[in-house]
Amino acid sequence: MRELYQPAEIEREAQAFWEARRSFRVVEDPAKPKFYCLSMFPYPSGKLHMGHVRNYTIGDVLTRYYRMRGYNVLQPMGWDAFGLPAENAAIANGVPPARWTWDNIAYMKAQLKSLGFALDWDRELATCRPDYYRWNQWLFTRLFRKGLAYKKTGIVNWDPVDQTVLANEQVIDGRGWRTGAPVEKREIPMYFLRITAYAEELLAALDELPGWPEQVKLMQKNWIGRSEGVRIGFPYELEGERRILWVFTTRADTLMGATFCAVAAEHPIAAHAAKRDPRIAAFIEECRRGPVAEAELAQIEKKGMPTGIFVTHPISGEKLEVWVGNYVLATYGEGAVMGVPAHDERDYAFALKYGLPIRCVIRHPAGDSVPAPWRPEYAAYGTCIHSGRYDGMDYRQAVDAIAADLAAKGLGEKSIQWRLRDWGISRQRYWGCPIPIVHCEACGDVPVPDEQLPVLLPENLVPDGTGNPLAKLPSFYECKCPACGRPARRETDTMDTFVDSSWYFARFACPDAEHAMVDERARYWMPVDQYIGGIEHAILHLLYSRFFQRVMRDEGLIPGISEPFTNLLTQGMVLAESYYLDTPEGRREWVHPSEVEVERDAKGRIVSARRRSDGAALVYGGIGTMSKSKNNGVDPQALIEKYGADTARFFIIFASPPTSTLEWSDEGVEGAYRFLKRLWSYALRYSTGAAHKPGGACEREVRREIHAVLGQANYDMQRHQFNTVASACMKILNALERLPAAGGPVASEGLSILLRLLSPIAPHICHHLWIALGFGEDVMQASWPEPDPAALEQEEIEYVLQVGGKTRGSLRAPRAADRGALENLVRESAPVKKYASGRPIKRIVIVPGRLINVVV
RNA sequence: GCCGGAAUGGCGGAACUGGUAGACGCAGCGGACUCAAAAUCCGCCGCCCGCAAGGGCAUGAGAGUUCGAGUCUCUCUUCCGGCACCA
Repeated sequence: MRELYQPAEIEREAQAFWEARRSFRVVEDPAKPKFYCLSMFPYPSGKLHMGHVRNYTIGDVLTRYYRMRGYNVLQPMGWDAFGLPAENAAIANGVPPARWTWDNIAYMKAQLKSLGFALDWDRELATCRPDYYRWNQWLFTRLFRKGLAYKKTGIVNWDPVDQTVLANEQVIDGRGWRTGAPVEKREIPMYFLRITAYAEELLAALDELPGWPEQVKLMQKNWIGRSEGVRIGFPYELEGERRILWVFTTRADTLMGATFCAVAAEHPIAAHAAKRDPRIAAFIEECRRGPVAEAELAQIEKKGMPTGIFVTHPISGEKLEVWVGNYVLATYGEGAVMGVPAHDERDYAFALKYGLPIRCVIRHPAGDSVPAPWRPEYAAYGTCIHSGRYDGMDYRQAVDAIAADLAAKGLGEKSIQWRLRDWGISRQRYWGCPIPIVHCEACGDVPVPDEQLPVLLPENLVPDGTGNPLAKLPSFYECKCPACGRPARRETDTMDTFVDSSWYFARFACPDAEHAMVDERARYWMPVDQYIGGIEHAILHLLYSRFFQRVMRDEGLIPGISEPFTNLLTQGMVLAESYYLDTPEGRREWVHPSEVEVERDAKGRIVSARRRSDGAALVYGGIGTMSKSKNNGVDPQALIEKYGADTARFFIIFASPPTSTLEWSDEGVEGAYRFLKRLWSYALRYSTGAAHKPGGACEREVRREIHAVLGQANYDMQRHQFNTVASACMKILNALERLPAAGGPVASEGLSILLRLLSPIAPHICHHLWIALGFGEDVMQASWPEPDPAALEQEEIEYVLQVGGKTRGSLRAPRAADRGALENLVRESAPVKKYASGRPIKRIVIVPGRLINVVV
């Protein structure tokens, strides 16, 4: 063994060992239980960021742990390679997205390899390769024929200067990010996947996912958003014709309090009104300039305009005016609502603003009237009042009665409404999977037949920010109709990249399958046993994947498997501190934390921060996600080069539990490095029998402690609290260092436990020491350590002694002491005599093996 | 705005089913080694009062349940994630 811990060298050796043995390649093996461990694949943005390193380290800890437990473990890696950043880079640098993407993949792959992850690289895939995306196209044509994919119009952001569709991200304060022009909404034809056909199943199956975090299931449940209510028709006449305005409400019991109706700007009634009244046309135009994103829509000022069109209340026969409201969602329900100001907060504000009548029809906890300002009680369930024949009914009775009365008139019925909308997958972009449709004047939309798949994406184009280059390339869009053979036009939209990532997990089982999307190997590996990724994917990606798994199931590709991910771990984000100084021009100049010298007071509190180079005083910018704009990113590459992969991995695991945010700390990294160096020098002393610093503890005590720590660590491993497993490794080393000598059976056993426990977290150093100390030839082949119950036995137990709930000392008692014996010991103990001091003892609470509380 | 989380020393965090709050580490302070520095090693380290012995306070704020609450219930505050075209 070398004197010094030299991570670069031992990591290179360990990785060469694994490479030579092909240690991480797996094949189906019916003899072993399988474990499919998957981390969300990265977008090849350039280089790895700390979030990636954290994600893949967590996955690798689990992978190596399950391997040592005897499972046949698959851990693959691939690339979510289509997407917007490649087009942005192309616009900026004039390089085709394909070239940029492949360069990034090569660089990031080398980085992943340097971190020593136990990945089966034989299964690598990239979604931008035709042999992958052809199956997007194949599945799309199946869904299209089944009616699960269909065409309708959708709303997009339109930049009128660049004549291009913008992503929500590219709209900043209502303006195009490149042109600064006010963004407009535009309705264009798009393809949708009918995810709502699976809404009921996607909701119900959440209850059968015990391995998912409750919070994620709850978010999905609310997102799918099943509402039971009543669909109500308000008749009206337009151009001499009787029509019906349909609305959906969960509060049909308040129908008698409806004093107006409101429709979205996109609703047909609004269009009719606009024809007669230029002010309404102007208002609709104003709404059209408003935001597309729901988050912004929900925060704009609620505005409306009367249309002059009146509908008839289906029960009272009263005339109610229809308003156009900028707050009515065109995409939910019928795109129209009834306005009940007395019992709905938004309607209340709207009625106050425009002087509409407010009619209280529910007796709520605060009374029989609804004086301003609004109070939450007004929306509470209660008894109907001022509601004619419904007076005195409660919520359920009123809804039943009103639904029945409406049904009798043909003006309503109970109905279920979903918040979930069908998934619009058309993107007017170049760097994505072409949608396999041909538009023929005679035959309509014709799906591309299997034998003509894949529709290849030309890879040499450079977008310029003004629309989709595919739409400017006749050699791409000019084609023949597959049905009639006449000249036709190929669809130039590409698919949402979420399509690519909705089934990649299944393709990893059989990445080389040439004649099918997935083959029988998927039945061995699926479902994924453990999926790991960021909480930011809690809804969209995970819901789309659950949808696709069901679609693949129903296509007969993976029969009987409905859920793609049995267990889900949502990892927290990686944060870092930031510092800036105000420049004379009034800008903020962000200084990288590594350039900052922090001054502290005697207690270690931060007093001030200065730039190391020139001593300039800096302002603390708070802690937040690592970003270019705040200049606070930590480059994984620099970290690996300075300390090695094991230190990086150990720090990331140690600093925080996987599901919490992780705050980056350079000093913490030093601490992790220090631990590995300490382990190295202990192993060196052990192997050479060198003089050891005198320790105070007896061997039996040290052994007991090591096995107790191991028992807890194994529990923590199971519940994925890896930070305390890392702590346990430190505790074991601390215990070993207290031994009187570096050799001996306790040291030997302790080291063998420590190296196995640490090996999933810091695999290289453990690999090296396992061999160097003669424990075996490959620590990954060793069995997982279990505590020896005999080591844990104790003659006496130390009880915590409380008097009146306050800790007042402790009490040693024989392990076998029964309740009576303990009570007698307690009554005679010094703390009880002192603190109970004559007061009668009411009760003695005994928690076996832990604590005794004397109640006085 | 709506949905979902989180809050514990100077800092990251620990405390598994309610049972000694602060494990482990970082920073800080004191010391050893050194010509010196780095590295390493030893000791101290929640806050307040006290020379000490000891006592009191303390898990974002406020209430409640309990012999006992960081943990359970309610209200509030602040911060974070998502909101359908970033991935």
